[in-house]
Amino acid sequence: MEDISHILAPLNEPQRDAVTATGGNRLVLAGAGSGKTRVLVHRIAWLIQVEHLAPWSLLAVTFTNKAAREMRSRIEEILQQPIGGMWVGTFHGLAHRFLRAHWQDAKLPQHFQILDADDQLRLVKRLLKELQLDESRYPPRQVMGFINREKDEGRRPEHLDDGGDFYQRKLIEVYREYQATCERAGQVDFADLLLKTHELLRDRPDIRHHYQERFAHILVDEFQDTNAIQYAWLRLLAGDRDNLFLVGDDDQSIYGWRGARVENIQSFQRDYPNTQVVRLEQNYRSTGNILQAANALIAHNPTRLGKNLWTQDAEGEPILRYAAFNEVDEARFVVDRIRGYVTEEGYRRAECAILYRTTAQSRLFEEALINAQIPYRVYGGLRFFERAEIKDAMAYLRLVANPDDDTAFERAVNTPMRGIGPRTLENLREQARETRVSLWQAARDLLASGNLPPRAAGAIGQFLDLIDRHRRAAPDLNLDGLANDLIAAAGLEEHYRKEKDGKGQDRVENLGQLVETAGRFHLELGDAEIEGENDALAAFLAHAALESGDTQADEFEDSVQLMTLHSAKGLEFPIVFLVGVEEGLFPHSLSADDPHRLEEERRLCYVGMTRAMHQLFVSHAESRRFRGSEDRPFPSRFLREIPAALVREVRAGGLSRSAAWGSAASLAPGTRQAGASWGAGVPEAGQGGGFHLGQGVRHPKFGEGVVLNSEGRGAAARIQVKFHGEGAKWLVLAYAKLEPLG
DNA sequence: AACTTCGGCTTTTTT
DNA sequence: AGCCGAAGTT
Repeated sequence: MEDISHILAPLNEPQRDAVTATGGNRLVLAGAGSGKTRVLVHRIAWLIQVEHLAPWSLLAVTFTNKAAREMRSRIEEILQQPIGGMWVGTFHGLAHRFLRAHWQDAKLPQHFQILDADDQLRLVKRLLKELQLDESRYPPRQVMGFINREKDEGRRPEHLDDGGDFYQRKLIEVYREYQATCERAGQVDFADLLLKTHELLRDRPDIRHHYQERFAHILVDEFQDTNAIQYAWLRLLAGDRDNLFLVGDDDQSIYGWRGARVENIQSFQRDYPNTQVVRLEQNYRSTGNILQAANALIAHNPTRLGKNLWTQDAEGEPILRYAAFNEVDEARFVVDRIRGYVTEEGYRRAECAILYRTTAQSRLFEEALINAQIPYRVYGGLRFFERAEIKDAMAYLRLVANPDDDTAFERAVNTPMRGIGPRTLENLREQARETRVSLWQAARDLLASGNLPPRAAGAIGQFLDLIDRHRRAAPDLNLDGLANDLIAAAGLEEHYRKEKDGKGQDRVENLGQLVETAGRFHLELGDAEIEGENDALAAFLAHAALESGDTQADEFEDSVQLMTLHSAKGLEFPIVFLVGVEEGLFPHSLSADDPHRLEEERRLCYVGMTRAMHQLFVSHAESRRFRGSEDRPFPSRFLREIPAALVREVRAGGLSRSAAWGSAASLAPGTRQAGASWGAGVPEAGQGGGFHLGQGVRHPKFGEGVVLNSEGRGAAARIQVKFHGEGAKWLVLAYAKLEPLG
């Protein structure tokens, strides 16, 4: 008998029950901080090391790439070996893998591509125009939402009934046209990945049986976030093997807006009556006070399965509540407190997290942190592959992989401007529409027909040639070589270099980074399941769409963590600041009226609170600048739902406004040590020559101004200065001869 | 065809 | 406040 204590010893009774379960389905209702991931990981270790199952017979699925990475590394850690053939990934990632393997069965071109949300929106807009539907009556975002919602529920256009409603009929028409366009171009959107996978499993018993036999166990994380298709997909994969191991928490369901159905938890128990339910209610994360407060809050939700977390931990500190004067004061308060924890109580910066409802809120805190010279890191927000310049470059790569990619064609054809304007493009579109071919093919046809004005013909000829040339060269090049050549030949770098809005330099740097990323990706590809050179490009494009670059693995500096509540799920921090807890913002005004959405907002608040281990702060501003105008929001109803006995009101103690600013401003320029490092994307203090936000400066040419912003590091460090009469300019610190004033 | 200006609208969250 | 599309100007 081998030693299995490493698997069982760290577990409590119910956790052990779940991990060692035999026969039948398991539903693990795991409260926040109750060791959910641990149970999943140990379950897998149990199956492999005790039941001696082969890794390839296991399937583990999560929702976010982050969670998938975490699970993968923890599995490898406990097994002390690579996960081998185990399928561990997100629903979308696994579906993609499946469709790549079965592209013929799914009636997809071998190099089908993935449409991300931005591509999707552009496509919808284009179709609305083609169908002559007014964007004000058919807001593209809502039309897109309609399409996605239907797909998430597993409905194709032909399943839909307009019920005699004109508007509905039009929506269905757009959906149908949208789908046809995607198919013509060999493109698949996020929802399609799941839907097509489901359809294939449903319609092909042979394939279904193959996978049903292969997977001895199917483990699902965050089951409460599954949508209709994902659930149906799991059922097909499981067949009647009763091999499902689902972990979830109805109180942490926060993705209803993208089709997630908490009800799947109940449906599951109905659909599989032989399911054993395990409840994990002991919390190992938070103090008693934090837990009590969170429990009290979530108790206000009428529709829940019911569960009460408890802890052996001490009560701990009360929750601290701060009523800020305005949003700037709120940020200042938070940063002061963080400074206190770090300098006086020995916390690392990375142990402090600022959680907010909307991404837009991050800026205030970033500014305050920059000002205080505290390194920070923002999660989420604009991801690498979503940046305009990266999408531009990717459009060229996509065309090389598949010239029929209309979305990419539209984007690349006149970026940078090469004289193919709206008029010419309209010509192409019409030709494409009439002959039912891609824009690429239409361009070739039109060019061959000689029916183009000479100027347009020349420009188009060059563009087609550019792509063709690289298509031929691609097989002999590494990804980075291809990307590099393409960016240069397309003139993208030059285009951005000349851009004068101050962002140009950044964009050029990002293009450089894209080439690097491509190179690294190519290297890492070695062990993956890629056959020919051609597939490297396809894999890279898929990677860009599916992971959108949230890795940012570089920044390992100890830094304060900033993120939305959604991206905080699954994480924990000793010190948590839950900010902007105001009516209108949290709960968000778009959700406050609908009871279901309100419940989801409350769950989001619950998620946020339960991230905290030692100390939880909640703050709200009495006045907030929002979209230009001034707002006087009420404190959130959620604050009232936390028992007063657990909360202590704080005033901005100790550090007054002037003291907080003084600490940065009182140092004479130049005397600051380089060791006092700045936040991510901010110049080193030594490099900065002692500039900080709000500081007066003099420039030989532009005169006097005030520092507004800064970004980049080292030689790339730049600051934005508002000059009197001149407006704001971005200046490269290394070159600009700036003189500090005051 | 390219560039400028103006006005409306927006963002809740992510694969 | 900032972004995008529409309309107007060169």
